[in-house]
Amino acid sequence: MNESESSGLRSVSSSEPLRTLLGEPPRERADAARNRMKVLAAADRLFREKGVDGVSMDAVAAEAGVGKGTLFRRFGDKSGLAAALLDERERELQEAILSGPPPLGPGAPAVERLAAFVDAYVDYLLGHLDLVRMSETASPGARYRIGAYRFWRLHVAVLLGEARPGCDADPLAHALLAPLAAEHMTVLVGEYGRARAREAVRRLVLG
Amino acid sequence: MNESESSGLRSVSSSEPLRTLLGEPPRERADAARNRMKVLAAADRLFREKGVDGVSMDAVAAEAGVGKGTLFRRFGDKSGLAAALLDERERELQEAILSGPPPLGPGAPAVERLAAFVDAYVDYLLGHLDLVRMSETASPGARYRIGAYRFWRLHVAVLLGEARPGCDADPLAHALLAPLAAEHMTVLVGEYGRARAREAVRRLVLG
DNA sequence: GGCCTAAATGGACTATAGTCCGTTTCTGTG
DNA sequence: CACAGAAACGGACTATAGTCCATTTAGGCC
Repeated sequence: MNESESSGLRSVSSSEPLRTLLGEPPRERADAARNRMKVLAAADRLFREKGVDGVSMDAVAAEAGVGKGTLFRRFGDKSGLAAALLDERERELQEAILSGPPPLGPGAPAVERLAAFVDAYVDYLLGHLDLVRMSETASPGARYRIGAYRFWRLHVAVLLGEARPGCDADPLAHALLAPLAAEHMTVLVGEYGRARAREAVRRLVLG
Repeated sequence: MNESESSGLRSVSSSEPLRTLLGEPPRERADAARNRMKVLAAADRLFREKGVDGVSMDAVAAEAGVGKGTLFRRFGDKSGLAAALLDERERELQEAILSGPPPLGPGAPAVERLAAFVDAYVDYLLGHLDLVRMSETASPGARYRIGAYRFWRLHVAVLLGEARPGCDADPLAHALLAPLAAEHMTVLVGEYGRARAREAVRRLVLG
């Protein structure tokens, strides 16, 4: 929602570094990178210490020794900060899906891959429930703007197209992911425990 | 989240009106009722005029000519205000389900009633999308605390128990309602239009 | 009508997300 | 190295949800 994108081509000018002529985004400045790491470390520390809720953005900025403006410029909003903290774990799951062993990775029948995805995603989710909830609900509609969501959605849509030929896979994938929202799973797990919650979404997704 | 409930029995005392001996909640005071109506009218007016987002609670209080404290005491929070405004429309749907003609009302096979419910609910939802979204997302977890949600959930759970004997109906009902969340439907409708969105959730719910 | 208690009131107060903009710091270039 | 412009900085500022409590008011009872 922020982070000057500037992806359009620019006109050639002698005062531009070569990098920009190749369409690459401008390299992050050294102080910016330093501050990004300071913030991530501080946020991680505070969240562990006081729980994800109960830590304000001011507190993160203070702990990181950074101004509020910097914090928001870098991460956009609270969801953005959470998403950044989840980035690495998220990427592990994404890589397992793209190139790991079946049934999560390629090679198994679509229905089995779907089941494996739900299981793996629920594991990921339950492992970071508070953080994911923050990344999804800090601002309205945040869930659907996060890059990761697009990934899960595409993956599910592709598998659905394969598993149920002729279905309207894109909106259906959207709908299938709805019960996997952190806020929903939080309630489900709180009310019925992990096993029944997991089984319910599994059943639903697999039809 | 508020609204002094006091549902426990009290000891008999001569200074208590008869009503309370029967377990009824204390009657709403006249000034309170007047203010409640003033607030609802003001909120309705403002929401129509400026859209549901874009009206602050301060604005509602001011328009109603009422203090902020009064507003919050009466409705708890922003979701509560939205829920109160939806109350009547909601009740119509609930009555149609409980005692209207089939297939929405009793008398049709469970699967057909389920389909009719999804259709009717989507109609209701699309008719008040912004308000419902506000009632569900103004505070985290608000959706699952609203009385109406419990109604839909129970209804779906009962029908599921009938339609798929042996399934774990309660958590499954929860999961089935997830794609009907206002925020989710807002995205779905925005991206694919009403027809495809409706069909996607229909498919999902009906397995 | 007057009294008494519980309920209701309202607006000042707090907490927090997010914005704005004048100032500071990088970094590529000559 | 010094310069210039771009990028980043940080903290004061705004907007808004929600709380608190001293004061006011309703309405049952005599």
